[in-house]
Amino acid sequence: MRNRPVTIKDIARHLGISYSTVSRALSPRMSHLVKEQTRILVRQTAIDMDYSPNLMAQAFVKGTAGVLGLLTARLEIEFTRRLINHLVRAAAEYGYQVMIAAVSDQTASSVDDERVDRFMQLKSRDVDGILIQAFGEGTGSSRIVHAAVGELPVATVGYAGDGIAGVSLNLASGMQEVTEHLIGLGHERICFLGEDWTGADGLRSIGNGYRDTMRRHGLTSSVTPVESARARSGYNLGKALRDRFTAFACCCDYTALGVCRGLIESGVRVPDDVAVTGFGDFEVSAYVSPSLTTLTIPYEDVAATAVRGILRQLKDQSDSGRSIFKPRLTVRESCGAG
Amino acid sequence: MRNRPVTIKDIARHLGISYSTVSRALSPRMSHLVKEQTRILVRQTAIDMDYSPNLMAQAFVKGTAGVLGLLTARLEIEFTRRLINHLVRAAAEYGYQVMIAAVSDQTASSVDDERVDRFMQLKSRDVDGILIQAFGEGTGSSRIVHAAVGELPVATVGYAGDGIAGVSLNLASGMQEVTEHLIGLGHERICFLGEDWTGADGLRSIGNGYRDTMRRHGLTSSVTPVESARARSGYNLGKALRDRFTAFACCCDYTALGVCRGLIESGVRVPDDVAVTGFGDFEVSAYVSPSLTTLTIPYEDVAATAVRGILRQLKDQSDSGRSIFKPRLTVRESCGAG
DNA sequence: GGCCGGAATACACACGTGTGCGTTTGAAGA
DNA sequence: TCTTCAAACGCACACGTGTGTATTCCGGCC
Repeated sequence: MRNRPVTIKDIARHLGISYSTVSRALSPRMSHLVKEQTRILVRQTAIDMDYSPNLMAQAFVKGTAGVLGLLTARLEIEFTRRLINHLVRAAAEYGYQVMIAAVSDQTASSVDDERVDRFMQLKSRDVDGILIQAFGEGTGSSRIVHAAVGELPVATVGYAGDGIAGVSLNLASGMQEVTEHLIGLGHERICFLGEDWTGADGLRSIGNGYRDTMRRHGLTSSVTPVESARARSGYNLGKALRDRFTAFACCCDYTALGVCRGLIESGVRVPDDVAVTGFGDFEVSAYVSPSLTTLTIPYEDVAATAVRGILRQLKDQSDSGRSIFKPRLTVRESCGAG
Repeated sequence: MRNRPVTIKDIARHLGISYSTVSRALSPRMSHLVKEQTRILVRQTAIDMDYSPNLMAQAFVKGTAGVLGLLTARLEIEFTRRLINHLVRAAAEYGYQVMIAAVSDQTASSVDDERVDRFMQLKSRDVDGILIQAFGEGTGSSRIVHAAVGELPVATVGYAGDGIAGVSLNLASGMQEVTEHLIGLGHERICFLGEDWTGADGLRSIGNGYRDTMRRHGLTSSVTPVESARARSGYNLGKALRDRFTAFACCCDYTALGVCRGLIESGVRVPDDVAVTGFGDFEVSAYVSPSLTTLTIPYEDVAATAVRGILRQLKDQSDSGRSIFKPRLTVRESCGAG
């Protein structure tokens, strides 16, 4: 039923030449060793015979597959999905495909083990490099990252590593900007709602970006952790905390929208009574009512930089260092200043 | 720098036995041919020597890779991303990884060619099967689907094929339900806002689900195409069409949210003056204000069914047929009935 | 002790491609 | 004509694994 695909041997037999000549004629790097006339003949015959190279065999013999692995735990949060979009496109530009390995979205050390397993899966598949998307060290990313370094080109996105190549977001500086903005609007009882994602490369953590700013203005901090950066978490917390704060700075746009909803259902007006800010600038954030004040992330640059980092490591073994991107404050209605 | 990985030959040499014995000892299917004592010894040694099988070589010799390809054009719309999440998880349950091949999100025939290219890329990589996510025939999905059938197990998600295996959403019945609901609330000037995605397996198209229902109630239809199912499209159209309709039935939640925003900025109240409904039930749709009346899609079932469809084809060559899922109407505030 | 049989293992080849190295070819120069 | 040299090509091996077939081993039986 599934007929055998044509190989270079078929072409060689058909032309009465050796298959190594065919191989060279078709290979860009080796084709100069073949007479131009033969090269043209071989290539034309390849087309005529509907030959397509067995990339699996090429990958096998070359030890490289043209595939980047993406290791992620947070497949259901918008940030990750958005990143995937741009990672796939960035990789495609350089002729690479992206293979996704997802670990379940649980905390604690079970994830750590699972992550290592998946990493092994990717590694033994001769993935050329691995993109690791991870925020908190708490989720156990550090072990896997350190296991990977030295074995494979690795680029992390968001992870705070000791000199590990990748892309970091300066979360603290973003959160500082948000906090300053809220304080500038006269708020004093400001709640930070989110996980305290670690900073990168000695950068302060997102929570410290908030805490330091509060302290500098002589205000008391209040950090409320969320179990997961989803709308539902925000919704519940918005209801529960409605009277205690005049502003909520959230770690995720969806959480922020949930908070808004929770507040509104409790009879609190946003932004008239309480201000809310998010993080990520997702597609809908500009179109909801009130539109969301948030931190905009340069997703496309982040993704492209991470991919290029891996490719550079592949090419000249050089460490590509860390690039740091700064989220940009986008002021809209939900903070009361729009 | 990157030290050579351990192979079964290393194990064989280390134990002084032939590597075929090692191969069999480690293979679940062949291990009964090897003495239990040897098997245990080999396996323990494999662990001790930190052996991990070269999946690429296995894939090469077996002609199967444990990888499913996902071909999609709409990487930036929420529906696709959500599907990816569940497809990856469903595939992982059966030990498969998912490789993404994205084609750019343009219409017309250039996409068609690109799609074929990407398909070839996946095919020559010995992907075991291909998931094709596509809605409209207009985007040129049909050519690629037909090129694929017979060569590889294929499951389409959303595509209307002639007996091609896969998963369909009964878009028309969903849209009919929405339209009936709006008519039941007293609306007569209802606008359908979206692409007219084709129905599956002789099912009516989503547009016809709307048109037929309108006709049955003696109302005149009005279909306004959107260039892309994004919030921005809805926003512009909401502003432009604010006076002409009392209800907008949209093809996508984000489009619907954009419409709401456009209307509100024009001084139109939702749902008091105008009703709006969406499609997809995305994460935020329950938490925005007004919360969105929409059609809920069983993403998880859809993904799992598509994956199982491919695996069944792989196993016994049998066509797995089409499964049809029906979106479920979720009534919230934006239609005025919440 | 020789024979038989089955279990356990070794040998050898295959998969499709890349590539080092030796061989052929052809032409130019002495 | 012979040498030289480079270009062009073929041979053979390698990559790591699976698997059909041959071989060895070992115990039991006549």
